[in-house]
Amino acid sequence: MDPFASSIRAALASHTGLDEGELRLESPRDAALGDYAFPCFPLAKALRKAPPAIATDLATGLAESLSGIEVLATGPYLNFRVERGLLASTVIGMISEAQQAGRPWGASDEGAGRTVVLDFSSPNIAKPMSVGHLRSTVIGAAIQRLHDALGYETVGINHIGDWGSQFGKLVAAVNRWGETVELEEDPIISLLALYVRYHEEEQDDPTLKEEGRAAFRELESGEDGAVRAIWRHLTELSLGEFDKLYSRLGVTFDEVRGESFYETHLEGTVKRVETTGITEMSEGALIVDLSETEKNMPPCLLRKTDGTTLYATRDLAAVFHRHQLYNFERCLYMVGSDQKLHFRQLKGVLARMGLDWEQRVEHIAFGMLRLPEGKMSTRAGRVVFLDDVLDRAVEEARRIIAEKNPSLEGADEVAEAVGVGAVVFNDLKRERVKDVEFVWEEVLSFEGETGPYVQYTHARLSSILRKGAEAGEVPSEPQALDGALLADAAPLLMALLRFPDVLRSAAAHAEPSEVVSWLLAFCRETNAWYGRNRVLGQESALTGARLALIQCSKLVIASSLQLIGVAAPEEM
RNA sequence: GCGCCCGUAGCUCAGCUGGAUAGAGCAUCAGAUUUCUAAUCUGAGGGUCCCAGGUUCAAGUCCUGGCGGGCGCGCCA
Repeated sequence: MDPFASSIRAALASHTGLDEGELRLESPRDAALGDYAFPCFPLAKALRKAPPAIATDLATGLAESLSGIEVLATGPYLNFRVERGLLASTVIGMISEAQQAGRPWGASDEGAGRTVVLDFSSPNIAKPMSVGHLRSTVIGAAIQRLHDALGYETVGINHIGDWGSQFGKLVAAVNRWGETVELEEDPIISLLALYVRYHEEEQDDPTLKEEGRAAFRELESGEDGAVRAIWRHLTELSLGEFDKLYSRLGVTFDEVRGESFYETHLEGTVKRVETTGITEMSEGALIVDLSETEKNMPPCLLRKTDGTTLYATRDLAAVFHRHQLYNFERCLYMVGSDQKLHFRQLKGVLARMGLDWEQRVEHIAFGMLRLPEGKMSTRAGRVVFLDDVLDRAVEEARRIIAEKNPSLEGADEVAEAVGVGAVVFNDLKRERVKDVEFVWEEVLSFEGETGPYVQYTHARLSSILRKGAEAGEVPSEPQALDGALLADAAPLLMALLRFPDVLRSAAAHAEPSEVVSWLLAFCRETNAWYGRNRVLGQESALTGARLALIQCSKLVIASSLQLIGVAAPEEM
């Protein structure tokens, strides 16, 4: 992918006798030193020479086998500097070529023939989506797109929480007070109100409690009667509401399959585990002991004392089903880190069953979202609804547009793109594992390391290209490009060159923030560069060369934004 | 009590498989617009990389032990 790194590696390998695989090529601390660096310390022992001497000795030999790449010994390091014209024409050439092939820069088919299953978002029916659900949704969608770009077959699954005793309660509440709320108008809020009311009145009303239990019994029995009809209706109402959010976020799923789907698989699942002989009865429950798998790991419960199954049983059923259906290379669960134990237990059971594909099941955990006033809690009223966050962000975007660019056409659409983009970007920008505190001020900030900053950079580049086209100034064709004219853009070109590795690494680590970090650094460089260099109206070869760079940069920014699920407006 | 995760500038965070003088954004201060969108850019100040040992030619990065915070720990999901 990076022809310069490849030839440097090859040259180093032949001159040192080291394996190309064990050669560590890095970037110099200071870009002025060169584009690639090779520390000579590891060779010192074998060669019985001081690293600076090794560097000096190697430099001359390497210089002969490398064309277009300057070799400099700087202390114990060998630094390599690609000839500026060559760098520019190579990078711009490769990106243009990818573009013409209709393939974004960094995309490949290396995952062809392999399937990645992703379980993400997975909200609970009848509950509003809070900002807390945003993380799983946007992280999962981004990781899916990263794998798509690498040619994997991907299956995004929304594993809806539509089962459990709370649905019996909900049905009972609907039966009692369903008439009193605007179920069809605003389903989720109404359902939440019913749920809260049920809990308030439950204590003093044993009949109500019994109605709830009875309803869930009927649900579980599989009887297709009145209760099931209500449950199905509630599910549809909720899914309809969720879809509005998903479409705002640009998220789609290949499968929407509730937990209820696995009801009929549960018996078989328990049997399958039992036949491997790893189950035992403990305190009346059916468990799998995992204390040998990992020290102090609590057992996994498959069946309660009363014979009913649990979350873990349903997740086992689901993973068996997915494995059978897709024979996945990876099966990723985008679920908060508070459920780490659950997934370790799940994998523990698979391991004890002797299933070697256990290692392909990964819990892609992410940090918890907290409010400044404490942990989020629907009951305590400490929640921030996702809809409200998006609305406020869009409103803020609209306000800024009115202030800075009042004549903008399609301002409403742009405001939606910028507001929603800011929220999504903000959620993806830090490492997954980090806990985040929800602070309105940060979410509504559009300056600095934010989504709108990247979108703005993209819009500026678009604007230059557009104005150039109006004046008849167009990017130079790669073959005709005088790369030497872009000598001062070397940091940008190197960043572009590195992007495919960033994409690959982000997918492998299931870490969208790697793409975000790259984007922020690249936009910073880009903004600084065009601030120093005027593009339009220069001598035609210079304008052409600069436009070619701008064109590539714009394309890569746009496709990176697409990967993380953020829109890239042409103007803002 | 036990297990897992996190700890880098006042705040929020980067820091690639250990490598050269630890970098950004926000906030603060000082600047930049007759010309491609100032949601931008330039500059300044700001560091015991939680602490203590250890491994290594080399540790923010790896190991051990502490401290601080988060999460979890059998019949919820």
